[in-house]
Amino acid sequence: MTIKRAAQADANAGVRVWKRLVQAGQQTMAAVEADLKAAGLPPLIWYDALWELEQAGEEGLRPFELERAMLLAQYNLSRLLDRLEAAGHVVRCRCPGDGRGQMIRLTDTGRLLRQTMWPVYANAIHTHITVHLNQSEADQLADALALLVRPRP
Amino acid sequence: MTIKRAAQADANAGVRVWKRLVQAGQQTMAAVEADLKAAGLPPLIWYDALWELEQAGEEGLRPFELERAMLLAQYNLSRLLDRLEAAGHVVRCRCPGDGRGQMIRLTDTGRLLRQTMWPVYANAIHTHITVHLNQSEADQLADALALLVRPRP
DNA sequence: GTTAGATTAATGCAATTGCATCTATCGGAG
DNA sequence: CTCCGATAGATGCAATTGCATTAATCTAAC
Repeated sequence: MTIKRAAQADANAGVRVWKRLVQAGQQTMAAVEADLKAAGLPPLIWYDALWELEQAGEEGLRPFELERAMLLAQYNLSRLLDRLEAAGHVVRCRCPGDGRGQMIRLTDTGRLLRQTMWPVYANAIHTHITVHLNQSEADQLADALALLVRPRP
Repeated sequence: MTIKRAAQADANAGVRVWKRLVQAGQQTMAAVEADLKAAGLPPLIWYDALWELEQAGEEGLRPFELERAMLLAQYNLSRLLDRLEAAGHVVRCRCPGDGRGQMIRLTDTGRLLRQTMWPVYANAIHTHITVHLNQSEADQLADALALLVRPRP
């Protein structure tokens, strides 16, 4: 009985974490997206892609690499790249050594867009996350969330 | 300078929290949805709606109440109700006392669906959340996440 | 070097979401 | 009572996402 009660308490704690994780995640995500939109900027996912590409440097990245870095479905990334390319932020280049693939490279416009987005993005994170936590709360929360993040395979 | 460094450390901590919050949120959400789908069940949002309606009891709920409870856009809820109604899990009734509105009520089928979904849902929460945390980690995480959840207006 | 199977990326089509607008009703000011 | 702004909910249309499949190329076994 003691064991059963303990398991029950544990399950309840898990459910509480789940509910708040979902709620906090949705709310903050929505708030950050709203701030970007209010500033006339494209959605977060554009930023993520531009950021990964900027990190990758001159040669760019293969789509499947971006796909993994961004935890995005293949078809989904393919279409995100369509949009980024149409907007001139990215170019698809032939991939030397693999005729199936391509290299995705950031353009100057793309680099500029990322730089333009960052202050707004940073400010949004500040408003919707940072202000609500002191240093030790933030550290604890980050550590605790890390327990839930699946290790990369 | 000390002040500036402290603010910087704080900002970094906020960004770390943000990144992990998004990642943990997305990963666990996707995993839970995948478990439901693998069991041949409808998505989480259906569960949420059915649950709120079950809590509400016989009279049901006004759409705008559900909207607030679920943090869902109006048009979005309207269409979710279309689908739930089409599937027979919900009925839209005339609203006594307000000719603009309606009462949404759960049907027996709807109640049954929620009951069917719960074990799968609970198991998913267990697999993707509970197992990764001990009791005190779970409590701390839940408390820390609560700091980010906006108080209801 | 041929061929079977795996990997990379795109795409047609359906479902969902977002946006703007619309209709109907309500509630209070005059 | 009548009018006006506010509230409840639906809906047309565009953008995005999900699913299944496809085409092209690569790799390794024969």
